[in-house]
Amino acid sequence: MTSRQKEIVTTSAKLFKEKGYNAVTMRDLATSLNIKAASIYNHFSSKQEILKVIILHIAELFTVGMQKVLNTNTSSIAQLKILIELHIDIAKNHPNMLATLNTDWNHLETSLEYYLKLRNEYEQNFRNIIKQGILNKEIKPIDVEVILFSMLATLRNLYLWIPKKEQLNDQKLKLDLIKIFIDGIKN
Amino acid sequence: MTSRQKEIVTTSAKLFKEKGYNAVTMRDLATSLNIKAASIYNHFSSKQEILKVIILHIAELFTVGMQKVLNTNTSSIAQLKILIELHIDIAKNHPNMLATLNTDWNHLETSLEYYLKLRNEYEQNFRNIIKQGILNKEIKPIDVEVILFSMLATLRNLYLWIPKKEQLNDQKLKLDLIKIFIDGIKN
DNA sequence: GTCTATAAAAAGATAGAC
DNA sequence: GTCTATCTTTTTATAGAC
Repeated sequence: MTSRQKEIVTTSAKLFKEKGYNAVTMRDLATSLNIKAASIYNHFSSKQEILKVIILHIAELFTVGMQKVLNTNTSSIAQLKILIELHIDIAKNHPNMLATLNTDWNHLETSLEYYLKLRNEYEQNFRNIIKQGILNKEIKPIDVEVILFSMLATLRNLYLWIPKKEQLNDQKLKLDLIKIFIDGIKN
Repeated sequence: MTSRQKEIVTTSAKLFKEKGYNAVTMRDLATSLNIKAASIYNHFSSKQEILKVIILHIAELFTVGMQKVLNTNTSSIAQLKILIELHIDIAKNHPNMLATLNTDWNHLETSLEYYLKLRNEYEQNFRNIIKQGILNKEIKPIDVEVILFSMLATLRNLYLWIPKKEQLNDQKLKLDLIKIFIDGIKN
């Protein structure tokens, strides 16, 4: 990717987050870049191509992060803690691209299947870590699917809160999420 | 609302959930209703008007539910349990309209401010229940905002999982969510 | 209440000059 | 690499017949 392409991707992600993929026109995009719509086609063949770059980049960050976790060979609880950290890092470093993935993945055309494959594999790995934790008796025997979705729903939506809470320190956020999910909120 | 209007709203919510508000055209909508696009305008003045009806209806269900909770005058933990139940009920009974609220609220034009007012009030009430619980020592002194967003992120996204898990009994789901958030997952 | 026909605007994308 | 000009298609919405 050229630096101009990166610039277009960054600006697109920002606009896609604000208004959604379909509500952002090539003219909107061009205006933000201080060029004309036609000029964008010198860098990307279509609007869809820009969406694809954004979503697959983030999806692959999650895939790579999960592989690292699986290579650690530590306890299930320790692996879940690393995954919490992974989601915080991505939400902090790529909030606009992550938002685009979260809200506009269903507008992917040619790469939809590949994206769904990565997402399903990620979820399956996350699920297996929880299952293993229950087998080990590290984790209470609660329904695996309910644990999985409550954790993923929270982690996947972190980008909505992180920018609003500037004072929220990453390390503290991580520790608080661990407290909530691992230890519960009851005193 | 006439029965035809209800029919249009129901069908719209289904399509909006599948493809998103902006990706659904009046022709798509008409085709699903077995009529022509122009005929819809005999029942609603615009596509935007349909979105407004869907979103405000669900937002008001949450507002009414919260008012009932606030009138109970029980412990904070008990109030949180009723709120978990409220979200499950709405997700179960109105999955398509809830999905539309969740993903397309930002496409509201004239009623955006009113919607945001209801949402902010709901969040503020939810926050106050958690704060009170911490003051009472019912709840651990974790950051209020982190508890709030982890619970809301999970509850607001229930509609994504509930239809996939037909075997998932409502009462069991409620109990599992209570276990996770109130007691934690650690054994 | 639904239809056909059509207006009016907006959007993705291309051609070719500079 | 960006521009102007323009094509083509799509979309929301209206007018008026039935």
